[in-house]
Amino acid sequence: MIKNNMYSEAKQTLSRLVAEGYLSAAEKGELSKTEIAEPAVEVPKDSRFGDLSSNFALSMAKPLRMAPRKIAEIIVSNMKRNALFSSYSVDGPGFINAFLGPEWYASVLETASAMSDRYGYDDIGKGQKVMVEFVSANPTGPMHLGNARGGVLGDSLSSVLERAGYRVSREFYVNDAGNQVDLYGKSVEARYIQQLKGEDSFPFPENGYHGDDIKERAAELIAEHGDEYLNMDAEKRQKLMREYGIKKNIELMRADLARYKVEYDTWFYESSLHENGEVKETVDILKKNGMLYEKDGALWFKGTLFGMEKDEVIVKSNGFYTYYAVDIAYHRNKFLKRGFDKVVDVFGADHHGHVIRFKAGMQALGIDPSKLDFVLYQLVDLQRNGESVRMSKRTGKVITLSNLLDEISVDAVRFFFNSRQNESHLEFDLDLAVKEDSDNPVYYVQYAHARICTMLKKLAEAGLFPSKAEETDIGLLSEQAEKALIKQIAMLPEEIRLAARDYEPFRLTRYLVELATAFHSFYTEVRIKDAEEKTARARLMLCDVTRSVLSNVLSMLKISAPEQM
RNA sequence: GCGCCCGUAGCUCAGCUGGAUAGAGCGUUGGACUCCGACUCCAAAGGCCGCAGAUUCGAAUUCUGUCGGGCGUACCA
Repeated sequence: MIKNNMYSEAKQTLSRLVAEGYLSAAEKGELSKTEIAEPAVEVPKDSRFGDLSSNFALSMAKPLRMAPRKIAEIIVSNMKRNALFSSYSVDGPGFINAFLGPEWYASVLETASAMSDRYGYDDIGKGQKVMVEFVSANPTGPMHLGNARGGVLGDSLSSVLERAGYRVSREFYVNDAGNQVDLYGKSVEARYIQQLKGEDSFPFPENGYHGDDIKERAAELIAEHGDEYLNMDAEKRQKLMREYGIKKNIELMRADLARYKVEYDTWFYESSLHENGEVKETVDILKKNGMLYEKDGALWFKGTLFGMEKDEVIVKSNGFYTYYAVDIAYHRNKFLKRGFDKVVDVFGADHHGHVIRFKAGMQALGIDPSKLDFVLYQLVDLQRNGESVRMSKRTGKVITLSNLLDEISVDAVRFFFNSRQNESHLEFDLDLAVKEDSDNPVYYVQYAHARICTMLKKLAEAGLFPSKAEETDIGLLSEQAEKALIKQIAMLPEEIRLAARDYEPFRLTRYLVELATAFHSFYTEVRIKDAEEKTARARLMLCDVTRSVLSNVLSMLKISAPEQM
């Protein structure tokens, strides 16, 4: 057990003290005896009501048939003192509130300082193997803005899960087989011939891909091979073009993602599932399990058995597998062939239909569907000149990832795409993003870090250094702004725990802003240089711990922590 | 039609398993640098939490209905 979650510890302690206070009062006959649940403890919104609060007395009003405030007063008078808390009080309708004491503040700073970059780690993952699959864009063209959000989200989520004690593998699933890929090959072929023999020489496939990138691929092929494919057998030519284009696109995607600091452990190819027979193997098992039946010449999956609205085709009447069949085989591979304990699929919300379908597939194979989780994020609403820009990959109207990075920094993109709840629509105002000024909170957070760095440096030149955590007299840090900053530092482990539990890495960008705010307030209200030396050094130590936490979380999110700006 | 997601301040969004006077940023208004970085801070104004019921001592939060927006509902992926 990694012990660095001081808030959690204080909450548990208070919960225990309240329960014991009740039992003691019940023993003495001051309150009637009854079964009790573990008292809930939370951090009140308004710090005037203390640092921690329990609504236990309110919830006991009914069973005890007594005014909640009265119950609270009796419990508090029976509660033992504890070193973590300086005092208890009863407020409002009957909340039991506790104020954190010097010992708690000291332990926060000592822990954060001693653990340094490891501060905030948790072990709720217990070393389980978890795969996070994200982006998985079709390799039929460049990635767009939606992929950027998915990329940042999946990557940040992976980092959060690592901090929470999981062994994480990042995976990109490459759809390099099937209809869309064939169509892509034909599109390149058409452009190739058109570029050599004129626009009207060859019909462009219906529903083909119109993006400029297709023309670029064709031009590359001409540059390298001239017209040598012109008289080739069409099927063979399409295969060549397809393979060339897909390979090239994957290289481009890999490079684009790398610019965003997204690196994968595995690029998993759909085609490999066909080649090694796993798709057939999976379908055979489904058949053997009695999950399939024949109708209209196709093979159907009994999805309705698992809560799906209707059954789905697994093998088409032309003998080809549907994507659904391949998806089931792929997820079977994740669990059974590679032994992941947990799999998280990060999808755009337009894929939400996959949730029940994939889970149904797992159930039909006898795999516990609760091991498969989904993170759905709403697509990005791109705004330009105050209007939504509609995008379509097939018509070639896209803002690509690399376009985006040409305009704004990686730091801003990573921060921005990770600053909204997954299922909220994310409005991306291009005009605002392009401005690249301090409207973006990433600069606010980075400024806090830079400010501390230069201050530490400047004061060190004047011979003033931070005191060591264990030598710091915490009593010297008693200003409101100082306590608020320490409390914010103490929140990190809890934020990481919740971000991992709920798959919400955006919590950490929000946390960074709150921490920076607490620091900036502290900086404005509390002087260091002019203070008495021991106090000054204690305050510097607090600054140094703040710097360390800022840099720690920024690096976890792969956002730079500049020492000066 | 059916299913999923979202409706909170002028705008963009928080609000944890129900709790105290619903918060933040931007914007607006007014203040704060002879000072360790003003890319900062402090304060004010601004809300029938889409609407209507229900449960509860207590609802932005749970349930039902309803209106508005997005998405899905192919032998496409």
